[in-house]
Amino acid sequence: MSTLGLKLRELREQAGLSLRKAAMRTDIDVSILSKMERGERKFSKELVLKLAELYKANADKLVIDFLSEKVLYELEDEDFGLEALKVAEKQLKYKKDKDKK
Amino acid sequence: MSTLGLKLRELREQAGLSLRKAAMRTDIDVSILSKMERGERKFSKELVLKLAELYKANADKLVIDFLSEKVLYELEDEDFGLEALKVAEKQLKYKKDKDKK
DNA sequence: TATGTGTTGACTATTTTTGTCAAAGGTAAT
DNA sequence: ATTACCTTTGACAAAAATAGTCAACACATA
Repeated sequence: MSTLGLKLRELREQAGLSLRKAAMRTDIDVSILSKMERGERKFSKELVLKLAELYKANADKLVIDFLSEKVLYELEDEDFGLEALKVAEKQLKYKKDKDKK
Repeated sequence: MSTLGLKLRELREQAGLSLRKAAMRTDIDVSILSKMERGERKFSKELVLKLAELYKANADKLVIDFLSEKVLYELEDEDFGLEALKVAEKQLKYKKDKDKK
């Protein structure tokens, strides 16, 4: 289910770190990290950033995944999720344009 | 700021209902409806549906606006909001496709 | 003055999220 | 079989976010 969790688990393994060690290094309880990697709990943005640094991975991409997952969570079981995303996108683009001035 | 709030306020006025009456008919406190219309508090989906019915308005469109606003709220101040939306969209499309089978 | 309008803020209750902890079960090595 | 790791689980408490209640205010108008 959780793409972000899977990715972060793979990155951790590639970095040769155990759950315990990764948890310690990022000041978080092991059990929580375990749950997060398996999608049982949501990541926080701060933790994603910490882990990205620890694993020397691309933080931006991970944050994008994090946000995307957050958004999808809000839309689960919604009939008009896709339409809502499109409206949101339009508004965000408009806002970005306006802010540029 | 709040498009949904503005829309619902306009719809209420077009329906010739006062805040108090609309609130009573939807079983909600007046103060909350007032705040919601002005974007000071978030709408709930249930309330949006109730109001749509009361105002005889297109519920689907209002729900889409509601969801879109919810999503944008999550992404405010995020540098990669737009990118996140695109990723979310892609995944949602994929999921929808898969569920079809 | 009396009635109807919308707004505000203080407060409580409830729900959700987050964090802590102890223990279980697995594997591997010695 | 005990030691030393690993990950997972669940129970619980703390904290934060959300939702709901209520009384009063300011304004307009009949």
